[in-house]
Amino acid sequence: MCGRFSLATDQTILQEHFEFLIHEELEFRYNIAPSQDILVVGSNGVDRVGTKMRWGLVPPWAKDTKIGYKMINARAESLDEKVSFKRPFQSQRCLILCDGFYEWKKEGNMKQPYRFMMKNNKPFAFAGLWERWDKGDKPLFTCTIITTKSNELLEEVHDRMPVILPEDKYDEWIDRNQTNYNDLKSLLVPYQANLMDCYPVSSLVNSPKNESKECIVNVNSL
DNA sequence: CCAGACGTTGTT
DNA sequence: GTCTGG
DNA sequence: CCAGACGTTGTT
DNA sequence: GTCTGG
Repeated sequence: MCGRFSLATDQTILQEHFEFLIHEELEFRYNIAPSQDILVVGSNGVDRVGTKMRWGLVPPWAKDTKIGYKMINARAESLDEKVSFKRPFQSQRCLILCDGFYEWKKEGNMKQPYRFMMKNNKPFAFAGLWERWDKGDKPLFTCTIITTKSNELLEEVHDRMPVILPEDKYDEWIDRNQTNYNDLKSLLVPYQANLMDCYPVSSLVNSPKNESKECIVNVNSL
């Protein structure tokens, strides 16, 4: 699954890679946790546009936002069946930008965190969905990360992994005119394991309070 | 029709 | 709001 | 995901 | 154990 990640890449590099417009300042994040604002890229019909949204999807009918804590991931296999995800899947798809994500592996009594990233160290995109909630003082935009079964690399740690989209699928995924949902679902597959890598990191990352660069350091190389 | 749920993961 | 279950 | 809280009343 | 908060 995916419950923690990083985005500590220069904004200029992100904009070169993802080619999106944005009207906000981005900051380096080493330990992003659910309920926090994350960088989402969608389409306005012409351009790709980046905005920040709260991680943890809150459906429009929810009385309060607590439900968002449980909606940080959405299973790819059942997107079009689940009431809360069906509409977002049909019309509110987005990219969620990232440059590494954390998974915890049980090793005896210990839980060892690992960071997964691309071998080429480039930023990448999770397949995501967003939603708008209007029962508060002002509109609240929230989002979720889609998961699928793990590839050979992730399998060592978990049986689920976030869906990572290849560059050449970005536009199809966020295209509001794409209504071939079978085609869209065919994008939601495990990412090629041989393009990815991982390494153990400090248990500093366990606490969302720790937001230092140490979170992304390979403890084997210390 | 109305009532009640609406979610994922991991662990037992 | 919308879907499933009864 | 992990960490940390988990409660009410009445009095100061 | 289960929920909320980050």
